[in-house]
Amino acid sequence: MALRHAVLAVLLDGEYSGYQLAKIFDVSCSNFWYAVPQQLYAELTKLERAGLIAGRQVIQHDRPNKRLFTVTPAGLAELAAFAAVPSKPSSIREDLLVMVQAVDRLDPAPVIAQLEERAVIAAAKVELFDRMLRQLRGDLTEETFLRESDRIGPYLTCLRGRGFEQENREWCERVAALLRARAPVSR
Amino acid sequence: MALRHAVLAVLLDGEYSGYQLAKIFDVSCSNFWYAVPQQLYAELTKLERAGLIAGRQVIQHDRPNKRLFTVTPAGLAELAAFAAVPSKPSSIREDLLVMVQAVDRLDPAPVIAQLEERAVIAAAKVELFDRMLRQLRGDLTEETFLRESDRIGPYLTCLRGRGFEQENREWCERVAALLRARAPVSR
DNA sequence: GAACCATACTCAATGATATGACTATTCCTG
DNA sequence: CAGGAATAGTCATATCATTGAGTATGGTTC
Repeated sequence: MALRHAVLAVLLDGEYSGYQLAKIFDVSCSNFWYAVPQQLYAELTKLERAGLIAGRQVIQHDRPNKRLFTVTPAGLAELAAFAAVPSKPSSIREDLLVMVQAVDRLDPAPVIAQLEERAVIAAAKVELFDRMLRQLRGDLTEETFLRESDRIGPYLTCLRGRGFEQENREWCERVAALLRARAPVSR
Repeated sequence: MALRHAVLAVLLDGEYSGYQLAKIFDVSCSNFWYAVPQQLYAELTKLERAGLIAGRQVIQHDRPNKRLFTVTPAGLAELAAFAAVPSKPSSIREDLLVMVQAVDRLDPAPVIAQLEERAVIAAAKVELFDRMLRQLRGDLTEETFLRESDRIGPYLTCLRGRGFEQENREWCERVAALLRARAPVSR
């Protein structure tokens, strides 16, 4: 019952179709959750049946029709109930970390390659998050925005995503350099 | 096929029983994976059937007998193959972030409470990881240890876990303070 | 000596997530 | 006008993860 609340939380920002949600969950909002389209369509169906969101058909002539969804009062209540019960912390679950754990007993070359690649990906995500943050706060300073705006949730989760990726990048770079220095490999 | 490799990676450090593994995966090694005992016992059974680990019975008189497992050459090869194929990055998946995303439309009080509680938990984990790191490197400096030891994998993943929890803690504290300042609540 | 805790492990059921293969429509490009 | 990309969505399945309830033994504590 977790994707459920993530979908509700995103739909607070406006009406979206399953397809639009899929894009949000794929690229931008990986700052707090990730899901593939199939999961989202299935979840939207369930949420609508439960009365937590309401969909309306939009007829389009230049492309296939779509259904836009909004959170109902019952949906908001569900979110409030969700926020009221203490949540359990979730830890990191990353294949790359498993590889590093075992790296002393393996050929380090492919692990180093993956670390370096991951550092680049993380750096790109940091930049993406920076752009999103700038866009969200407009021409206000961060301090002013966070004090005065009435929609800071997405900004705050984006900050967390940025911190995570920054930390990730630094670690990947450090570990890659270290492993390279220990066992010099070609390429 | 991910817990599978996490188990193999941990078993590189020595012989463990399912029960010991359960403790490792529960407390300390949350730096790169987490699993409950039932998952581990099931995975150990599968790994043994696949010939990737070998178990041996240990008869005990002061407590129930146990089975200790070690990685076989086939298991090491499996790990090497795992490390050779590029892995996909995994993102954060955290209920607390979902709550923060929605916080503008909810009563902030329970969210603030959870953020503050989480900051304390994260701080405790940072300290735990610091103790683990000190224990792993003995009386060497970090630099020397990382240059010269022949078992740095656990240290490196522990560093990542520490970074994650430190970042987590700072973010929780900042967001909690911010939300408190915006909507002063009792308690 | 009853209750409880730590060790050591198992079974069953459900729910969540991931993967792959599909159907349609329209626009744009070559 | 053929092919591909973007939009919009569906179906089926397999694996993974979570939850809850059990079994059994021995040691410790009140």
